[in-house]
Amino acid sequence: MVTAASSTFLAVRDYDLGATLDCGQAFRWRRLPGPGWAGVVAGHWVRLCAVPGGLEAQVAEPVADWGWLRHYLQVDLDLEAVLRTFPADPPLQAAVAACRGLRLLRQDPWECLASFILSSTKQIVQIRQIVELLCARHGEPVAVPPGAEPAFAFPSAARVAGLGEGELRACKMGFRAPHLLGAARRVAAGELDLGRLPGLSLAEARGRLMSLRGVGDKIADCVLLFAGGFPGAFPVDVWVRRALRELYFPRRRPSPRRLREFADTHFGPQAGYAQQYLFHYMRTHAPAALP
DNA sequence: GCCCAGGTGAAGC
DNA sequence: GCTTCACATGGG
Repeated sequence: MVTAASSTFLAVRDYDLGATLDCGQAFRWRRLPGPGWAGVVAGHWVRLCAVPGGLEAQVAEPVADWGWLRHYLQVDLDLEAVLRTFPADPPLQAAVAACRGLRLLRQDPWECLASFILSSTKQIVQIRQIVELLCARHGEPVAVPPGAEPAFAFPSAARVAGLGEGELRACKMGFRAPHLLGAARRVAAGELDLGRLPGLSLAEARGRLMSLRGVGDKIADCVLLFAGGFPGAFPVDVWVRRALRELYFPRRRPSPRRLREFADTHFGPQAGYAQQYLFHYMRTHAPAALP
């Protein structure tokens, strides 16, 4: 007999909660005035706090099974084993040293796809604003504890598919509105089954996502890395491009193709993890401090 | 005002 | 193949 509870302790080593929730892979976590973070995972309002030896999690309504949260947070992943697969080059080792405990989450594929469709040429703060607006206006309310701010689930593909482009543009997403609408329709109609992506090869899965208008290789790789369980997916955005150029190709002008080839061959089987360390390192450390 | 932002797709060499 | 540009919108 399993007892339902509204809080639990997740034992885990090497988990930098702040870096993980705030490194630009997910957009719905908010730092609370007190300790911890609040967000919505799988339809549950969740509060997370870093505590000695692990994480403390709280939900609004008791649950008997915490598997969904363990999976999302990837607390059972052996981070040391991942880091051991990295090449021993100085730039990457510097990034790892600076960002120890940074983890990749395992997000819901639709939320991840939709969020990154909305991310193109937007700063992370603005992506958060757009996503929050979309959720507040079109997501289902979820239960929150007394005193907490209202919270909403991420609107389903079917829900978004039923909206008009004007309603989406009203969420400040600009030219991305038709891209999101098109993706929602394809997913809601079952033409693109995001749940089946993990069964495909990386190239096949990438191709399926890139058949959506507004989804190129960068956004496709974000979805595959952050939600699809493809550790070899390697999103190349402005920050990572800058990192690769400055750290690995100083005073040269590698073509996009050359950069892509380097990204896909240099970093090993967990290249996507390496990418996130480089990304976070570039964003949180002044360029002058780079090795 | 100007430049840039976790890009993409089309058009031009 | 590579470079340039439009596409909305807001922050610095």
